[in-house]
Amino acid sequence: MPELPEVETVRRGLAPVMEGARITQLELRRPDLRFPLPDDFAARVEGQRIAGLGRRAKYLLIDLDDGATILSHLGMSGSFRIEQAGQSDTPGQFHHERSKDGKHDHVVFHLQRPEGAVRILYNDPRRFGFMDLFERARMEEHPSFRGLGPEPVGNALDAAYLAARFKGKAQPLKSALLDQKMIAGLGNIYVCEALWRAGLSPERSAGTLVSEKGTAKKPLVLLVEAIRAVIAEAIEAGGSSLRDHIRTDGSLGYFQHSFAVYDQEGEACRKPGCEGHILRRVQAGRSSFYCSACQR
DNA sequence: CCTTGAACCTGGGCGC
DNA sequence: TGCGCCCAGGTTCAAG
Repeated sequence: MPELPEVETVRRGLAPVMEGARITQLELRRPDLRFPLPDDFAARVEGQRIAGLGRRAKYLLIDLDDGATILSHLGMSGSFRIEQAGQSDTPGQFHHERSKDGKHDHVVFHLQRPEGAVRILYNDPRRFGFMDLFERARMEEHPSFRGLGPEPVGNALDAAYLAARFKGKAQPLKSALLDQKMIAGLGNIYVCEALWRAGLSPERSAGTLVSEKGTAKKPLVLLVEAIRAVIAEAIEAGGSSLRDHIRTDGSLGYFQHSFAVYDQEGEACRKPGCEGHILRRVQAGRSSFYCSACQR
């Protein structure tokens, strides 16, 4: 499910509720997510105050007062939702009884805020997501972050950086951009969209965008622009809601209405003046959507 | 080094 | 209504 814009949308949804709240209980209903949760997870978290919420690439980071951080990766189908204690019920009681919770609500954060109790439920049907706990000061040592590339929005990503990484590479652009060590946070949707915007075929080899001298050719400059723009626009739109991604309040993102190519097989290419149609081709086990007429 | 394919897991959609 | 197949936003690991 979630690429960087969806995770950022989740972070923004959770932050107003979680920041400053105290974790009164951590309910681990199903500790066998993609990786087992730490044995002492609940013990180390309960009683702590949440200092703030962050994000790195596709990882949500929940900073606790004692210097530890909870890491959460949503895999393909993970989502969080917020439940305030029901106003119409007895104060402090939740409108939804536990029996009405979904069978894929695997982890529940019970929070105490000045206004009352709140529950944050982590739902993940496929269980490709996972959580972990680490010392914030040693974040770079965590396996999830070691070797991770720069964020696509921000100053770290520019054409010179990608030129250095792409030089001499025969690897297709599609898989190069999906590589989290190259750029962190892109996934199948936004790679397809960025390549369409830049007019580049997903099958073109990355090295062809770099000159002999190792400088970025024009298409690479356009590609960097396209990546930054598509990610920024998607964040602005609250991410893309296809199957699973919902915002923390249950509402949908709407960037999927802006897809030019992703999941648009057979549609006419939306580039002005282009006569092509959108194709789907499996590349490295993933669907690439692109227009063979204007993406070269 | 490289690339591809399978694996992890559940559910939705479609054709029959 | 049901079955079987294909597909899915991610990541890792084995095999060629």
